[in-house]
Amino acid sequence: MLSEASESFVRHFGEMGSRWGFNRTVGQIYGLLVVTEEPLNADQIGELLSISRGNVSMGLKELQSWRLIKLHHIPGDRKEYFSDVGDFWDMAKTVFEERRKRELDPTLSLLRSNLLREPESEEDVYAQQRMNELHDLLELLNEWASALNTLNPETLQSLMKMGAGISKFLKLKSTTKKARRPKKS
Amino acid sequence: MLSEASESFVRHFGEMGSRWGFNRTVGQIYGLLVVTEEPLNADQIGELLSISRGNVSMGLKELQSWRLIKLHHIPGDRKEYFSDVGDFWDMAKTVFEERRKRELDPTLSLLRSNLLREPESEEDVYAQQRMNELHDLLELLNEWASALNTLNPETLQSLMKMGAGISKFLKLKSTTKKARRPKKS
DNA sequence: TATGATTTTCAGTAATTTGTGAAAATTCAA
DNA sequence: TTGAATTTTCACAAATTACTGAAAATCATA
Repeated sequence: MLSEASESFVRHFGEMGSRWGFNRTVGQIYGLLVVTEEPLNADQIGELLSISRGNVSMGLKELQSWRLIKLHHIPGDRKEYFSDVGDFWDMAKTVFEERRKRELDPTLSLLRSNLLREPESEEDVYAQQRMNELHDLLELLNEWASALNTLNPETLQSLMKMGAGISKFLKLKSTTKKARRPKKS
Repeated sequence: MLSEASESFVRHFGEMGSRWGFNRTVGQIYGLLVVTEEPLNADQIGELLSISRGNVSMGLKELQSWRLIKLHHIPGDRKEYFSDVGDFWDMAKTVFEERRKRELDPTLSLLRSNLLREPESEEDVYAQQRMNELHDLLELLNEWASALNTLNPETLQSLMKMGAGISKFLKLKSTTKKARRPKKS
């Protein structure tokens, strides 16, 4: 039985699930594991969330594919127990990286192959220009995203704590660059 | 009539649409406007994509709510013509900001209200700890995201071009900080 | 390797989301 | 104003996605 607060948290995760890239059940299961200290088995999860055994199994599989949950074994018990990975930083990085793969990579590869074609008409030339622009942007975003993922939580956190300050720093940096080689382009 | 390359680009945007937070039609309309130089009216869009007039109207409304397209008027023509905003940097920032709002804000506000409750049990104490942790992380991400959005494309681009280099810079920065006030925490 | 416990799969169904098209609302020129 | 051109709305239909539950597969141990 869940407390009122946990209950609303779990329900919310279910509703947000689709916005984060998975379905209601998956969101609820994850939310449940987040607020529950002890690992739970599939029956307990199904019971607490009132969902079918099969659905729990699929949800757990999905969460494992996102690497958001861990599997435990309890001595003398054949059931499998699950808990969340614990560190929200890891969780956020994982979700971020997974979404980068799903949302950027396919488009990048489509653009690459489209850019190899010979333009067939005037309009095609324009279309290719745009695809080229988009390709460059996505490639940049991709690099940036991977760079973020190599940072450890503390570094990332300290960077984030700089907050709006980063803007100032960057303006400085780019000004410096320009000053050093003003005729470059 | 669309060229082969544009056609596949538009179809791809339709398929990716749902991953980016909107539906197939909306993705296709946006893709079409991206590769088409001249603004198009609703009839032309429906024609080119073989979708109903009503659906075009809804899609355009949605794209306007994301601020991804512009409205034009052609003298002597009562129809409304649409084009994409042109700059992919603007587009990416807009999508990013819109998604931040939809994906982070609701959770933050739920967490805030849940953290005001009095824990009712031992388990509740644990649940609140976790919600608190998550709250702090999301708040940080939120700040970071807003900071990004204040940057202009050039600055952001130069930051991105630093690529993996940023990691090194940050490690340096945090080391410096620690060295300066080692007993702080 | 046989058995019971447990998990996974998947066909069928339910729920949700998306798309259609005709009717209603709006807009603008005369 | 009127009415034709245009856009928007929305009830219904189609398509997609999620869920159930029973059967099949897997697993552990005796």
